[in-house]
Amino acid sequence: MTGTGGAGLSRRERQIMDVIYRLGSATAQDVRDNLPDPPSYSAVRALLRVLEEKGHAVHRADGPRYVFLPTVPREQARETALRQIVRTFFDGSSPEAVAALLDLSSDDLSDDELDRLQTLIDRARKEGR
Amino acid sequence: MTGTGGAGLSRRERQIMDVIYRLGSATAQDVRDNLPDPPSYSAVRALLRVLEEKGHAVHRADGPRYVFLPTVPREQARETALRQIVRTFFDGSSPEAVAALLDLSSDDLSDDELDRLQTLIDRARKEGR
DNA sequence: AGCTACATGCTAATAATTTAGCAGTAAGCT
DNA sequence: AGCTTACTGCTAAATTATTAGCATGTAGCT
Repeated sequence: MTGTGGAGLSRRERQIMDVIYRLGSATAQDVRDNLPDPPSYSAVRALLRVLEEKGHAVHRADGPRYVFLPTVPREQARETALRQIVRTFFDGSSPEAVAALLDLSSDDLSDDELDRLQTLIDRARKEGR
Repeated sequence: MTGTGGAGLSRRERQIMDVIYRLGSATAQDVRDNLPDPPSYSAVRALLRVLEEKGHAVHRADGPRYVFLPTVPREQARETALRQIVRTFFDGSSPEAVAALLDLSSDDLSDDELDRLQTLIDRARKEGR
C-alpha cells in the first residue's frame, strides 16, 4: 500500500475530513471556507478527489455541484477519535478523560445536562453489578 | 510562513508526538518501537530533529542518549485535543462528548471511578448555582 | 589500549503532498 | 439566444515530508 498508508491521513486530508465531519456534509466551497490557510478552490477539489479515491469520502450530486459525505459514519469516527485520545493522553483511562472533559466545561453545563449525566452514571452503576 | 505552517503536523510528526505524549518522554528508539510501519532509525531521528526545530519537542541528554519531551505539557495538549474533538464531532457540546465517552466504556467502569464522576457532577452542580 | 555497541549530526535522494491553471459543461438570467 | 457564473475533470509543476546512508564520537567491556 502506498500513499498515506493505512496509518492515517495527510495534514490537509485530515483538515478536510474534519470540516466534513463538523458540517455533516460539505461542498468544495464549504470546505474551502472552513479550511485554515485556505488554498485555491482547485486545490481543495483535488484533495477531495484524492479522499474519494482513498475511500474516505463519497459525493452526491446536488444540482450542479457535489456534496461530499464521509464514508465512515460520524458516530463511528468520533468513537475512534475518542479512543485515540484516551490512549494517548489518559493512559487508556476513560474516567480520567471524562473528568478532564467535565473540568473543561463545568462552567457551561446546564442543569439539564447534569441530569442527563447523572442518569448515565446511574445506568452504568446498575449495569456494573 | 512555510513548512507545515501554523496549522498542524505532518502525518509522521503527529505519530511521533503521539508516542511521546503516550510515553511521557521517549528516546529515538522508544519512538521507533512505537511507530506504526516504523521507518529506519535514522528517519526517526531526522523527524525528531525537525520537531525540535519547529518547537514541538525538546531533548535532554540522559547519559549517551537523548530523551525527548514535548514542549507543550501533556495536560494542555490533551485539553486542546479534547476541544478539537468536541468541536468536530459533538457540535461543540461537551456533555454529548461525555455521554459518548461513558457509553464507550461503561463496561469497565469501577465503582470507585463512578464515585469519582459522581463527585465531579455534584461539584459542577454546586458551582453552577 | 583496543574493540564493540550504540549514540549523534549531517546530507542527499526519493516519495508524497499540495498547489494552481486550463478546458469544458450545465444552470440561470436578461 | 447569448452571456455570466459556478461548477467539474484533468494535468503538470512546486513544495514538503520522509527516508536511508555515511562519518563521527563516546561509553563500557575484556
